[in-house]
Amino acid sequence: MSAQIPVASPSFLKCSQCSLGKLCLPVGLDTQDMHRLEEIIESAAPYQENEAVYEADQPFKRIYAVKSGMFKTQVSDAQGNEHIVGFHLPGELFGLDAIYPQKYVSTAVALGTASVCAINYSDLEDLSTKLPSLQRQLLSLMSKEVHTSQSMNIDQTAEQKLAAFILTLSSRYKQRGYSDTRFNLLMPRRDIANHLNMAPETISRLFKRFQNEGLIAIQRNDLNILDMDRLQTLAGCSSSC
Amino acid sequence: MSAQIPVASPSFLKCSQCSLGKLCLPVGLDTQDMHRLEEIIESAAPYQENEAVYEADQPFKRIYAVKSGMFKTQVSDAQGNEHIVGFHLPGELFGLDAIYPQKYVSTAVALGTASVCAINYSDLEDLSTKLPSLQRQLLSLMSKEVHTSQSMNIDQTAEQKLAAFILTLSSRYKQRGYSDTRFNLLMPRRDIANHLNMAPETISRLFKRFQNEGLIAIQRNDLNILDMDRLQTLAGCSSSC
DNA sequence: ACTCCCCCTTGACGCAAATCAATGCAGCTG
DNA sequence: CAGCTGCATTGATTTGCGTCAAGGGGGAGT
Repeated sequence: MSAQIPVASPSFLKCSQCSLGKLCLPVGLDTQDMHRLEEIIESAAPYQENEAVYEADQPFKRIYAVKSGMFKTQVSDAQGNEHIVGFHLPGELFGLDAIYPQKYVSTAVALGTASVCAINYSDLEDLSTKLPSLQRQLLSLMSKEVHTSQSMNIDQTAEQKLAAFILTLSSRYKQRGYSDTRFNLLMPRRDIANHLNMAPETISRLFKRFQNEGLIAIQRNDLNILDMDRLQTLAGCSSSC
Repeated sequence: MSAQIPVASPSFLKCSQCSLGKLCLPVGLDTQDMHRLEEIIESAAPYQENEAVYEADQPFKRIYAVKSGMFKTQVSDAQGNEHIVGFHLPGELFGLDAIYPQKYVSTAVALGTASVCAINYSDLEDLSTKLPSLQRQLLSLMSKEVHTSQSMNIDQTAEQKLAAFILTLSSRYKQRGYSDTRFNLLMPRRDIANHLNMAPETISRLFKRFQNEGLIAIQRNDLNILDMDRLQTLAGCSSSC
């Protein structure tokens, strides 16, 4: 009855047994190539809430794929303000922005218990020259990342931004086989606000308004989308259609 | 105004003779490998002001490197509003955001007379598996693009955004061997405003204020940076230090 | 040189959302 | 279970910047 939180592929699972393979790095690889990818993937113990995978300015060694739970990546500006760049669901990669500067530019933190596959980037580069499909998928995922960031930049009202945020989460949950109409917001309001460049008070007021207008039902972190169509209209469809 | 099919130009400048090689795709390639890259680069006649290189929704075939002049890329949202995603200087690539969706998501337009190297992406993928240095540089440039897009998302005042914009241009001109303290703004105020999600009036007022405070001198499009340090302080150094 | 047009500038005003401030509420801990 | 702590909500107020409106140039064409 309560909303589902995406849960694990257990940490011992290889790519070939992982349900996320159709979203993640192995897309397009045959069984044999997938085994070669598995060989360079490092398993890791799950992270606890607020535990960091890496921190800004540390030397870049690995990129990460979310195996279970959720992570956020945040940068801090010159005045020391933190900005949350993104939230990362199972099957999504993070750490890609560290390739160019060769050091992490963000800090990656677990929202609740969560786990990753860690991939040595140098090994991944080498393997990518041998497996064209892997290279293609890597470039494709980076391109997607560019596009995602760019679409965050378009000028929207607070209302549009929050509606689009909800819809983005919805569609990403759906891709992963979870309900696209009911899910838990794993991050606090403050983090949503920060990510969308808004005040937490505004988030609160908008959630209430959406609820009053029958678009959603929300209590605490349990979000229920009641009218997807109107929500999409409201969002200007910028993120999910 | 419609997309132009590149035509062979007699004055085609090869990568090995191009002064932009140290910024562009050939970074890290030896002479022999650079020649292999040259083989897949298509030459094109210069574009005229406001002429489009490609338009949104066209099928993705090529990525582009700016050879001379400047281009802007713009997307249009669900309400039909145009948003300028970026300005592209010589040695910079554009069209990378089309890799994932396999169609262009933006329209690329020349600001004044400008020219490109067009690179068939499928050929580039193939060549990248054979030339590890090329693969590395391609991934590195995509990573840089991710970072650039992300840093546009941090919450800043209009003042900070404009200061950061000026400094970004300054540092990119410097990298290319031009003055970092005096250069022409090749785009109209309206385009700067659009790119930064501001009203043109605000741009105008801020330029005036920066001038009154002795940070810059500007008349028409001729911009002179008088106090780089204070400008960086103002910008929160988010884009250039 | 005159005029048209486009862009830029300048000023007045209004609004969306930030900020400030206070209260409510849930989960811990002892 | 009482008290503490941190997050969320709600209301009052402020403000940065967008919008509206009205002038100024500068360049292109006649």
